[in-house]
Amino acid sequence: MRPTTRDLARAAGVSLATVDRVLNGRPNVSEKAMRQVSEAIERIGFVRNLAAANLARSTTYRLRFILPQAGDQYLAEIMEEIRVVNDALKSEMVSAEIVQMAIEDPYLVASYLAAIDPRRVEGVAIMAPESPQVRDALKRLVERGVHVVNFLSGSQQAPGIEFVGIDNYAAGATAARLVGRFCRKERGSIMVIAETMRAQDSSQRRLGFDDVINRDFPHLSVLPSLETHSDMERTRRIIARTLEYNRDVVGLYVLSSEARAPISCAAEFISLNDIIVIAHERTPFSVEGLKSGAIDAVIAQNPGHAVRSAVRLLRARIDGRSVLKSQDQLRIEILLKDNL
Amino acid sequence: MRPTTRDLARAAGVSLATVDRVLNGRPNVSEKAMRQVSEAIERIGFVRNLAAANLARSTTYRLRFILPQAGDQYLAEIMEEIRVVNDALKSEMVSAEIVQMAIEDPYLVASYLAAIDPRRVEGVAIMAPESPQVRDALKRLVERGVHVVNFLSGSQQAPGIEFVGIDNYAAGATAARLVGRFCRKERGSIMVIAETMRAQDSSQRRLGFDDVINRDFPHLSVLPSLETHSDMERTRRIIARTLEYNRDVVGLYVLSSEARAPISCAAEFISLNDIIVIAHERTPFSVEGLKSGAIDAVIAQNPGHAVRSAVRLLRARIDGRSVLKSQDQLRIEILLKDNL
DNA sequence: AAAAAATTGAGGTACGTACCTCATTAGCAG
DNA sequence: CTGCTAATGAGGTACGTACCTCAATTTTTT
Repeated sequence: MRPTTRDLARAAGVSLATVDRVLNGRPNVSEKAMRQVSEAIERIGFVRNLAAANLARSTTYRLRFILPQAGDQYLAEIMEEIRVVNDALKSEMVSAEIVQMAIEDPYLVASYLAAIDPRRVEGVAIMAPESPQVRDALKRLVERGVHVVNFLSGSQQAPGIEFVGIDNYAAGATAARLVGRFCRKERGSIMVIAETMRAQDSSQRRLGFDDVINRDFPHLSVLPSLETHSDMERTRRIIARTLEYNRDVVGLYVLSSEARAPISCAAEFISLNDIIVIAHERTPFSVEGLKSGAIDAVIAQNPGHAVRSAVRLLRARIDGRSVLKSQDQLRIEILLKDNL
Repeated sequence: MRPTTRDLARAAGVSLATVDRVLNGRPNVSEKAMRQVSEAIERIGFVRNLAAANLARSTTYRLRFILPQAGDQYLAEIMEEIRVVNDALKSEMVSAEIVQMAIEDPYLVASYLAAIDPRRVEGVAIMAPESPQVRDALKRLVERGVHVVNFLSGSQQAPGIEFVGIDNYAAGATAARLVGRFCRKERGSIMVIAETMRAQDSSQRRLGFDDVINRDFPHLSVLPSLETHSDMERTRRIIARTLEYNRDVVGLYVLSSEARAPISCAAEFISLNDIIVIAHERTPFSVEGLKSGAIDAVIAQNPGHAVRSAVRLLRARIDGRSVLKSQDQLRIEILLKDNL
């Protein structure tokens, strides 16, 4: 059988109480006792039984996902995945609540974060653009003992706050490589559309996209980014104008995670089958586009993986464990019509 | 607080013993009691605390991965991932042992399976080609109460035995789509190399590959599959001969998971930068090839995901739980130099 | 109506760890 | 040496569920 704390105490030549003091970092333990226990742990290969430990201290993992209010299909997918995880992990004392708010308002978000009660919430996953207000509020939240991850957006490396998501520079570079290799025309320009370039993810993607096109596909040129601001009328207008002034458009790259509106608009003015179209995220719309040939490739970060990754990370932090970093490295997926 | 079995008993108006009988499917329970308990479960939202349950019945998850002896880098990656999982899940009573054997010998494998003691092993993940002997041995193993998954190979739908791995037909189709779209030449033929076409995964991939090329890229033609049988000399010889008789080769597709030998051989006779090269699985070799440009794309099934998926599946079966099917759907990953 | 069988309840112990109290001992300063 | 504090041990309870026994009750069969 596996060694228990009792076996460990015997092997270390100390009492159960001392083992407990060492294992849980309680005060009043001599150097010597500490050494004896650590040595015995190695020697007999003791591993704490997490289930029993959590049972004893009746740990709960009450997590909260803070998400935007606005959003189309991709946001819906994410929320669905959160609900699935919430159901599936009930028996392991995990609950994952969703809270939606006007995430673009830093003051609102910061005040919400300030009001979180550490006795009622152990972990927070937040999908918010970076801003000084939010950054500070998160820092204070961490200080109050709540674990936090930046979820698919925000800073990739804030101190004490982990990031779950893909490398957006690399995602843009991948999109560029696909455009370049798929494109059969010798010359031409590529239209780029985003919701707003103020979001870090979009600007990172654009950077990666430009770098690869300029370096490896110099015969192609990239047009200035068009910003839709989620406004259909505006979107239609700027696309029409861009196509009018650029007769040599051979590709379309949609930076944002919600591609439905911009691609639908573009389809009104140009035949998507004649140009290379690359979008982000798997949604009912993008899947349909891949199948029909309107979209040539989709760069995706799996929302299910992302959600589970965030939950795993927060759970590990709450347990004071470290995590398998490899598992939580989100992959940049490339979807074609054949590998849906 | 969360309702416990005690609360459930009170809510159902029965004793704790009866609740236990219902929850654990023990005999001697009246229809009525059963109904009362089920109804109360719904009403108060009772969810069994898995940690406590497993503690009480002192469940262990002793898993065994049965792998081939032969194999190059991909097999090494898989074994490394198994070791990582083994370490990481020690505290959750999971152990994952690796056993290697001459997996191509159905009689050997079958006799090994027959000798497995159900009291010492709860689950088995096996990476073996399908054969009547192995199929029967697995069936008997399941009957003896051991849970089994086919791991990255074998039948995709045997009764009572789950499959963890990608859809190989779709993987081949994806490879074909990439070759077709990457290829700038108007006409040409594609060389296909496998270790052996008797393995189901290879033949499935070939099928998918042919279907897409024939349907969507009729200007390309696919040469008959070359079989290396893991023999370097033979590999070199057949590649040389094929290239000699087919001056119009524009692409190379390596079906097997270990691409190092065939691609190295091919490089001796043709400049890989001039043709489209597609391989399977992420290995140090294939990553290097992507970076250098020798390989244009890699179709991969993430070994870490595969291992964890198999472990999750087996654990769930041992607990008598159902699993989130979406999570264990292995993705067909496409790797370019930018999204490694 | 009696006997047999099925159902139910009461009460206990166990799993491995956390955390508490209290008594005792060791070590050290004055 | 005394007094004080730090260190240690002994022993307990708790967490929520599983699983056991045995007696009491109800239902079914004869």
